[in-house]
Amino acid sequence: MSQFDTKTRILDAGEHLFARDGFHNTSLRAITSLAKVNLAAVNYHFGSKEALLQAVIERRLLPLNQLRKKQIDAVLAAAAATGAAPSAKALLRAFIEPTLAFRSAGPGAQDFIALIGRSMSEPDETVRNCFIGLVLPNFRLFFESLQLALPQLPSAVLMARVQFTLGAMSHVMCTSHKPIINDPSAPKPLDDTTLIEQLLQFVTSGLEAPQ
Amino acid sequence: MSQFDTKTRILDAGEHLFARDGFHNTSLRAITSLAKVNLAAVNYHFGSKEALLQAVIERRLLPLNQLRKKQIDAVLAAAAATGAAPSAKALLRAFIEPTLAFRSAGPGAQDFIALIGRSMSEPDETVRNCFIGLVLPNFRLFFESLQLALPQLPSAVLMARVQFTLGAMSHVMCTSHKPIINDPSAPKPLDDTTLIEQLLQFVTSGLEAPQ
DNA sequence: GTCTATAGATTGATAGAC
DNA sequence: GTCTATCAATCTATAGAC
Repeated sequence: MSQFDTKTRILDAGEHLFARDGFHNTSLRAITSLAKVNLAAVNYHFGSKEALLQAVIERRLLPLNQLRKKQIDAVLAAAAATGAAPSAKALLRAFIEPTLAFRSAGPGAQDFIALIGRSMSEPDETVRNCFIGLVLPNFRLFFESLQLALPQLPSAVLMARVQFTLGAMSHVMCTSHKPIINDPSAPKPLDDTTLIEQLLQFVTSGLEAPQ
Repeated sequence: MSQFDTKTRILDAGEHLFARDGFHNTSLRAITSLAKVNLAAVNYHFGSKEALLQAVIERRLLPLNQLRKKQIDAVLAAAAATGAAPSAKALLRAFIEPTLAFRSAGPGAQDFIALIGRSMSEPDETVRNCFIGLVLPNFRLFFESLQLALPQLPSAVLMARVQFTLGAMSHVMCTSHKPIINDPSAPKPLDDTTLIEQLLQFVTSGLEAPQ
């Protein structure tokens, strides 16, 4: 029953509307109306609008982070077993694939991915911190692992290239099957699986580029 | 005198606050107070808050688009003169460099670049269209030129890779000298010139990657 | 836990004097 | 063109009945 209780319905509605309209452009009234619950229910169950956003993000990001960590650890362990350095592409896959593949988990998941894709460039600091605080440990592990894979790159250069990677990734996350620049003369977009492989190929080549 | 008149002061203040806090999180009162003009002046000179945003974007984006078009045309003309295809890197430079180098034009320009960098993933459609409508012709020219440079890529693949490029670019634009993920243990960021060269190297390698 | 009712603040926009 | 004053709508949050 939990998927039909008040708290979950609020989380689902918040996820959808925050993703579609942005945090500041979404009112509690719109959320409670979509969730078919009373206006006061948000403050009763979550305390405030901002705490609701935090709950929306945590619900899915905590498991996602665990999965990413597990996959990165697996790549590191496999490399350590052979004594070789981990491959950059395997690390990129461990970081990127769980995130983007998660979109297929359903329409709510798709909303969520768009929401956190946009959180990276969110102007409001309190909103951005809701997301960054949860991702930072994961990101540190990812960056340190990449240093093992690409030891020849100065760390400032590697960091810049990782930021380019995050940018490409978050841009894809924001666009749920529709390109940001929606030109009628544009070619038909790739399916999600192909898109992920293309992204991996793109950022691997970029990260491994000569200086 | 025009740089101290009411209209310009409103444009400057709007540019700064829209970039820093986002459109929906910026009030007309905040703008007129920063600009030291009367509250009613915005509606008198621009008609509405949204029309002000449009004016803020147009003021700098129209010249920037002209510059980008000129540089892309120059690359195409040079290639046509030798009978060879244009190089992907030269086209990328023509599209990216004017935008990012424009940050050095001053603090207002820096705000502006962050503002349009975020416009790509702006949730609100009316806000996003303020920006996309102005960029689309420029983008079409860019994409069609790249098809000449990389004729072996299916256009859907090229479009995906160009979207990755836009993502990396807009991410850099959003972060004015401070990385989105601001980790105290992170290396010191690169200076702007080096950053642009690194971005060009990254996206060129990504675009030219084998399939 | 859920509801109504409302407080208290802020918003974009405008009317009308000067 | 600039100002004051204000309208009407919206917002988050809460108090208190049930």
